[in-house]
Amino acid sequence: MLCRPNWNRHCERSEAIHATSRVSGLRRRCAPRNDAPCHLALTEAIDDHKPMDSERYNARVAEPKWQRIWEEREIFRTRNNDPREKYYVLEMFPYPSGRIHMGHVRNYTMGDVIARYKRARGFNVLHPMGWDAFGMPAENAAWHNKTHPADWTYANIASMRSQLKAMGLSLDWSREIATCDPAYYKHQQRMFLDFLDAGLVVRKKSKVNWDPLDHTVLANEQVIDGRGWRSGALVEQRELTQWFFKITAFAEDLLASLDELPRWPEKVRLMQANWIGRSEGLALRFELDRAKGVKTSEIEVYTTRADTLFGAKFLAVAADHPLAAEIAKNDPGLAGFIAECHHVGTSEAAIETAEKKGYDTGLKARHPFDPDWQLPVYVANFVLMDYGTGAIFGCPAHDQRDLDFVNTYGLGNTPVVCPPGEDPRTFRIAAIAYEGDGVLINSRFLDGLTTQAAREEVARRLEAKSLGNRPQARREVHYRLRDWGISRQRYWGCPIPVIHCAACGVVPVPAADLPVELPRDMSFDEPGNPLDRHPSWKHVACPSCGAPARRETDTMDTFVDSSWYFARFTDPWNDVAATTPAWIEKWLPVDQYIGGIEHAILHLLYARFFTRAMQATGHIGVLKEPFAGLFTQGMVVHETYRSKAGEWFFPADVRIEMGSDGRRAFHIDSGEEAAIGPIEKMSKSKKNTVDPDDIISSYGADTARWFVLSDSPPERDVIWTEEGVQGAAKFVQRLWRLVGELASLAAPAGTPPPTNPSQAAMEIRRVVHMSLIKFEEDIERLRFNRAVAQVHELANKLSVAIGAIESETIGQDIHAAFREAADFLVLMTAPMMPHLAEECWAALGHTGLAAGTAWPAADRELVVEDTIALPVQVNGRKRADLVVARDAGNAAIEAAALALEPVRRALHGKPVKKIIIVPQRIVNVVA
RNA sequence: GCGGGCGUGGCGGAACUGGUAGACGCGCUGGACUCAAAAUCCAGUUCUGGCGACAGAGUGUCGGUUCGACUCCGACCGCCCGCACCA
Repeated sequence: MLCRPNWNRHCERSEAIHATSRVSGLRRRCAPRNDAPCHLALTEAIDDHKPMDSERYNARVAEPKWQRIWEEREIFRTRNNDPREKYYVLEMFPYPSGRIHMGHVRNYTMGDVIARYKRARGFNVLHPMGWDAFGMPAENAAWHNKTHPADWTYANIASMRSQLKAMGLSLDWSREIATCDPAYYKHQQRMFLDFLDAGLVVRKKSKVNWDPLDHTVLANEQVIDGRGWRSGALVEQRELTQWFFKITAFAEDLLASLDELPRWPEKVRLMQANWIGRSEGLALRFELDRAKGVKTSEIEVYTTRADTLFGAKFLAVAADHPLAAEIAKNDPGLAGFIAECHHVGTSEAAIETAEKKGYDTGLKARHPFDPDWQLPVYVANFVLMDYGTGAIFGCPAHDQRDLDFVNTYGLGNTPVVCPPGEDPRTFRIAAIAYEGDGVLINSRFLDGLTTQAAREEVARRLEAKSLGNRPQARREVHYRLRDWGISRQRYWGCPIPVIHCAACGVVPVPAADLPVELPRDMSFDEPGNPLDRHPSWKHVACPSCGAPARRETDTMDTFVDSSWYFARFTDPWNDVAATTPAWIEKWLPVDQYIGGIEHAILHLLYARFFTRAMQATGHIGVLKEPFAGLFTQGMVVHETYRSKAGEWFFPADVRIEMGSDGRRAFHIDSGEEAAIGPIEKMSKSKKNTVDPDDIISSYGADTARWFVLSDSPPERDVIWTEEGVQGAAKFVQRLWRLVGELASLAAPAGTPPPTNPSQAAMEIRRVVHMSLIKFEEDIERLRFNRAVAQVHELANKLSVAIGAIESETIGQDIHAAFREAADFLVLMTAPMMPHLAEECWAALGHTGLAAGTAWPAADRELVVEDTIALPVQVNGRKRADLVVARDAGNAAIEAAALALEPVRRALHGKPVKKIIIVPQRIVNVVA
């Protein structure tokens, strides 16, 4: 015995103290355990591959041991030429922030369960890991700590890698990639140039959030209340020439193909569909009456409501519309109004409260169906330049924004669509526009038509009518989706491989010169783009004419890096090309992708774009969709603790007490009572974090894995509680004891199931096989919480079976049944608690690894019972159970049901009207 | 505003395509073991009434369909998420 009872006792105490005294890597008050017994146990067990001979499972000894054995035997290494059917399971790779958090634990545990399960079922499983290693935090760290982003990033990768290894994940580490490695990003640069060739990359002007103090572009989320997050300066809108991926070229396909993703959450497909935002409408030109020296002779508007054309009261163009600029040249009032529009923030709050304002240009537009009908032309703050044509016609009766606008400027409204059930003679619009369908009124030749038919009629007539030499209108499909701007004025990103030459323009970096590597010698003590300030890096000769030229100093958005990493995993060793056709063909699409819902739109849409662009440029064969199955897991949340002074406390620094008035929290050091706050996403600011390292070192990885799979459905948030973790830890011990008991009753390893079992042995087999069948269903459908419950239930039933059997004499059939039960139980838990399973597997006398053992075969015939218990209802309320032969006829069931005493009582002597029998399910007596 | 989702014990949650509501876990109560505690094991735990067998009520609220509704339909209340001046 390595662990004696009194040593165990000691350890439990110390473990409990340990668990509550841990802090997220910031400080550790509790001295490391250096008591002799633990160390003795540690060294002995590691040197000895025999199972631990103990009443108590010691995760701290077992976990490193099995991790080492898995690594030595390379059992998780995946070979591309393995002939078995493939299965590719992938979790969204992490940003190397420094330490893993509980969200990672949950995400990677789920993926690992699937990987281990599929491997046991005979698939050739690809389960790789890498690092989304470019990004701003590295640059911020450089700025704050004077460390180089590369050093900071690689140090973080090293520590997070060892953390992930401590979780016992069945990953193929030989395929590890980091996006900041030139060996990775050189292929990305090559693809950028291929996309450029194919017309999928364009350069155009675009508005950005500009921080005038830091001289840098800010992402929207870096603008807080209109100010730069770091400098606090008021952010300006600036136009910069930037690089764009033409994601809009695939808008239609990206939308339509969502229907071919049945294994994606409906919610995500819907979000993407909304984001792409397809609308069908009419691009329609209005003729302008020339005035004020304006040369423009027409305005093109886009509308989805051509049916409301006779309700038009005005036209409006965006402040950035060319026409507005043209008029403003000679109209200082308008110039002032346009400037005012530019000052209004783009934040949600600003839009919400912004009044609808306009400036009357004095221009008049002619109604397409009536040259004498003149509509005033406004410049309006609510018209967006980057949707449609940047110009609209306003129909106030049937558009709320237009109505708000006319109510300010007194233009009035005419209803032209009468809602169903309204009287057209009395129907009026006041403060609320009617935006639904109906029948046309006040609309000349459209009167009486439905809105649908009226749209069609207007389109038909205006397509036939000409203005200038062209039809006055054409049907158009518009998308909300914009091209993807990828230019970032940052150092720590993939350099955009082009050179700007005064004579030749934009010149791609020749393939032979790739990669364009980031310079190492950098200073980060000034704001702005460090690459731009580097003394020599950007000065190069033009590859085309040899004249002095300037290297592009913008780097790519980090979303580019993560848009194709899943493809790189299929052959990360290919030095000459991003992908190898045969292995792309073999491995893609990813069968199961798992990650957070926060990536529902951008990352997943960009990856879908990339597979299409890669296909167009020959990097991918016929594939279009990268992820056949997608699962979005919930967050790990925790309650918050706060002192009276408003100071947050880490859960590890808080002691919970159960009082008569419920749970109360006390700060351990000061004894001060802390208010228990709402359960929220774990965050550093509220200190409601639990460090996976602490959990793994005090309870073990298996406990952490088991806990994050338990209780909550995987797509929902899981609440981290100390009680819950302890429950998981207890179950680890319980399973270890149970397997020990089963081992003492089981026939030797390798004994087949009993051929002619007694009733008792049969019952054990039935329970075990039934559990296995349900467990498989749950895992296949990613219902891990139910799978966990299934294991609990099986453990309970086997405990009962052991208790029931002990007093009797045990036959060989019982021994054989327990052998099967023990083996099945351990193999079922192996995907979730792999270390414990190995230890149990060895304790059961097996010489191989549980991780290398085929999944047990469930016998569906076995679970079919001869007799079944049918619930019997009277008028829909359950009154009794009826035990009948499985194949009993309806007449026999009816008679037996009516003979039941509780049924007779419930009938109160009333005559039976009819009896409904649903075979194998239920009997309902209607009286 | 638009789009989507969800409301079940003290808590997290189960309940397959309409068929025994509350699996499983946490917590709690009682008991066994112990000098004692921890751990472990056993029993109980939706609510109301009853010592009890049992009876009644019960899945946010109200109504409907059905032999039968957590599940389907309608209205309402509450919470959550996404998008947001997209013409």
